[in-house]
Amino acid sequence: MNQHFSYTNSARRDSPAYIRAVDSHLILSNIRRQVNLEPEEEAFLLAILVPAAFKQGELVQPAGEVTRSMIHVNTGCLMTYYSDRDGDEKVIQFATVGWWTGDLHSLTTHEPSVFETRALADSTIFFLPGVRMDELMSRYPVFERYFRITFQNSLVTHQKRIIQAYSFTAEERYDDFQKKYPQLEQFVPLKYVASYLGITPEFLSKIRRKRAHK
Amino acid sequence: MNQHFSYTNSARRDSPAYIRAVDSHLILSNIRRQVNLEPEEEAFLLAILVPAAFKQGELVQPAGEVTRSMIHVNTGCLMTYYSDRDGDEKVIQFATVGWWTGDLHSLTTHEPSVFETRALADSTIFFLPGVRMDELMSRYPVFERYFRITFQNSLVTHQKRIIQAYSFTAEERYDDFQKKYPQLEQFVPLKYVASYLGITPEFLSKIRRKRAHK
DNA sequence: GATTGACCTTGAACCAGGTTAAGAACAGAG
DNA sequence: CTCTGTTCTTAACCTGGTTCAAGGTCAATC
Repeated sequence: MNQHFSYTNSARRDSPAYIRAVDSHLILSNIRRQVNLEPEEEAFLLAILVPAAFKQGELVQPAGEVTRSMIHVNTGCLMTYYSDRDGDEKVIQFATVGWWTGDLHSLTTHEPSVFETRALADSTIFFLPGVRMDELMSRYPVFERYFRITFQNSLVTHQKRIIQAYSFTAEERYDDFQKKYPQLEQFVPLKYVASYLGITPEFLSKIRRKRAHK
Repeated sequence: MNQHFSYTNSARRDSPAYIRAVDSHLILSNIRRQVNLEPEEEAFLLAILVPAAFKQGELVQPAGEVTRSMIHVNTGCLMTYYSDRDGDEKVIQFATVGWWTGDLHSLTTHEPSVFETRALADSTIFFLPGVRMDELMSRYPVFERYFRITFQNSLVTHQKRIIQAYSFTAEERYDDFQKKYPQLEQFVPLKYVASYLGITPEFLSKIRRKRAHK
C-alpha cells in the first residue's frame, strides 16, 4: 500500500456529532426498505451507531486484529481486500453508499481479521459494534429480520460473483463491473479495479486498449 | 445430463411418513446448535417441513420454474448447478448431510430459477416451502435468528470461495475440495468435481495423474 | 456376448491471461 | 522547477488451463 495511506489514530476517528444527524437519514431509509421500524427501535439503533469520517486513502479497519464492528457507508466509498501469500492485495468488495462491509468472518469467530477496509474517497460511515449488534438483534427481532434479509441478498450476490469468476472471461467481468459501478472507474485506481476483476493491471490495460480502438 | 437422470413425477416425491420420523432428529439438532427451540416452535417447524426421497440422479428442483422451497439434506448428497451459455453445467455447490441448498435468488425474487438441484446419491430431504418459511419466521423470531446466522455463515464460506477462485490454482482448489468433502470424490462423477473446481475434466485428469506419480 | 452410452484419460495444438521489464504520465513535496 | 513515488501502459515472452480428437473402461441393455 502506498505511503499516503496511513492508519488514522483514534482521535481522528471520533468524529463530530453532526455526522450522525446528517447521515442517519440514509441508513434508516435503507433499513425501512426491508422492515418497519418503531420509534423505539430506531432510537436504540441510532444510539449504538458510532459515526466516523475518513479521508481518501485512510485505513478504516486493519487486518490482523479481531474485528469488532460492521461498517455502513453513509457517503463516499470503501474497499475491502486481503493480502494473498505473495503480498498482492486482492479486492473482494467495493462498498458504496448504503452498503455494509467489514470482515464478517472475524466478527463471527473472533479470529483475527484477514480483510482490511480502506477509504477510496473521503467517506463518512457508521460502525456498528458486534456486541451492540447482538444486543440490538436479541432485543428487537425486527433487526434480526433486517440482517437476515440483508445477508440473504448478499448471498445471492456472492453466488453470482462465483459464477462470474468461473465462467466469464476477464473482459465480460469488466463489462459487468462497469454496469454495476458506473461512476467508480473515474476515481478508483485501476489497479484496484484489476484486482477486483481477478486480473493483473497489465491485462486490464490490454482490455481497455482493445476497447478504445473500437 | 445423462439419460439415467429423469425428472421424478410428483407421486414419487410424496414420500412415506417414516422419513419425517427418522430424519427430524438431524435437522432439529442442527438448528439447536445455533438457537434454543421451545416445544411449540419445534412442532410448528416439523409440521411445515415436507419430506421427500430421491434416488441417485433424480432431479430435485428443475431450472426455469419459480422456486417455491428451500431444501434441507437429511441423508445422501445433492448438487446445485446451472447451465451456462454454452450449455455446460457448472456446479456451484455440493450439499451434504445437514446442509441447506436451493435457488435462493428465485425464492427471494420469484423470478424463474437459474439453478437446478439434483441427487448425487439416494437422498432424503425436507422441502421448506418459502411461504411457510416466511410464516415460520414472522411467527417465531427464533427462526429469523437461525436463518440470519445460517446465511451469515454461508456468506463467509462464499467469500472464501471467491478468494479461492481468484487466487488459487486449480490444483490448490482440488486439495481444498478433498479436505472439505473427504468422501465425495468416491461417488461423484469426476466431471462434476471438475465443474465445481472451475476446470475441464481433462485438466482434472492431468492433475490426478500428476498426483498419482508422486 | 455384442452394442451402446457415459465417463475418464491422453496427447497435441492453442489461447487467455500472467510475468517481467521498461518507459510515460502525473501528483505532491521541497 | 525538479525530484520522487506512484500509476498506467506497452511489448516480448511464458504458462496454466482449454479444445479437439481419439482411445479405453465399465455398466446397462438387448
